[in-house]
Amino acid sequence: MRGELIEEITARVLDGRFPADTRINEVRLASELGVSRTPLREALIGLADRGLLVAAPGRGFLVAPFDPQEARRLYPLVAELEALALRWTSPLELASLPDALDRISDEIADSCDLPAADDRWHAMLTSRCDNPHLLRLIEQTKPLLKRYETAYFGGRDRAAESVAEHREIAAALRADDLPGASALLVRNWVKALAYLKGS
Amino acid sequence: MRGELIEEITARVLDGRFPADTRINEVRLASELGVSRTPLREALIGLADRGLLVAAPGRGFLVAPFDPQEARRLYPLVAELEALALRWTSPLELASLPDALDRISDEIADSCDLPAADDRWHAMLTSRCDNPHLLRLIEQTKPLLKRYETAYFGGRDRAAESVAEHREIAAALRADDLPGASALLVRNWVKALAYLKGS
DNA sequence: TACGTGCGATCTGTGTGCAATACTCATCAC
DNA sequence: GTGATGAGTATTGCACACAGATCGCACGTA
Repeated sequence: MRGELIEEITARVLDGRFPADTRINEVRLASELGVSRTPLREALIGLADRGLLVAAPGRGFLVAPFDPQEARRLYPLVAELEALALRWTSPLELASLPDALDRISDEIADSCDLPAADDRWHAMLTSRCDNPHLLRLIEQTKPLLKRYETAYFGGRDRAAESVAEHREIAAALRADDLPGASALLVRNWVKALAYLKGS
Repeated sequence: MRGELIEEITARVLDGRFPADTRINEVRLASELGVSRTPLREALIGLADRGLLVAAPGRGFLVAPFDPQEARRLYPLVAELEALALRWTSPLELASLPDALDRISDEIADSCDLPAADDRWHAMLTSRCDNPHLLRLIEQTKPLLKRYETAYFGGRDRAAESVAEHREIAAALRADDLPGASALLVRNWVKALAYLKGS
């Protein structure tokens, strides 16, 4: 049940139903979700560990503050972690990756939900890495970043640009140019950040 | 109180009082620590999030299995994370770092508790990085690694070797050779891993 | 003898209650 | 009018209680 609660609360934080700095009222939220305070608190603690909430001793849990400068820390971090995951993917797995990636890029063109499709592409990119701890760190960090993405992802159409960058990365991988792919990957994230900052 | 419980349980896992694959009996441990099950469970959940325990639905918490291959994943991971922290330390802060590092190296010579002194050196190395999320990931990952360190850190005297490597890293930083320092840092961790594997 | 089955004990997962602390708001002094 | 103070309320943090699930063991059967 913890897992479902974490998912639900994460969703509310990400889509803005729980704005930054909101104090979480445990009894109200518990009754709203139809559970008791005990499992709810356990979920809140998990979210605080991941940084999406902050625990204020004696005052409960707040939604983590919203700080544009934090995004400038998170985007490069996720970029480097993904690049690392790529470096730690075995050559055999790496060989099959570009095709799988481009297949997702093709789907993105048709998709309506761009951010979700983008997520799928990046998930595929790291999926072959055999370092589970690194993958855990990535999974823990991405939700923090996603909050800024959904907050700022407004008018501009970055989708086409992003797909093109993704294809470049896949091409670099196909050419066995891992450093090049890593560099392009970091650029992909940093350019996404640039769109945020402009907003 | 969660924090103290997490510390206490972490200590027990690290020094072997809770061996790998041990099932945690919540009622027994709670009475042993003089607390209720509620805060204890909260601490256990936190430890499971960090990977030191694993949560088995319906069966409670187990101490994470002990797998030498896991060490081969963790050491390079921490190495790369620390190198990243170094890259993301401002030049100004970086300038003052070598002296502070060598001061700790001097202390290590006198110290009896080598592993703790080694920890202090690495903590100093990353302390100036201004990316709190990266630092959080490092802090979360190191305890996992430390379990293997304490388990295998036996006869061989790696201390002198490690201090020498630390001084090399400080020297590289003094020469403004950040890539070199990063490479040495990764080697420092990998050599530590080599000692483990031999045991 | 080996294997499947059923029962009892144990433990986890969740719900509820209570004390301590933090917050709100009205009152009072300056 | 503004800031401090105190009582009342709300909320958290912890302890306890109960239901469901799991595990171990004995028994029965092939």
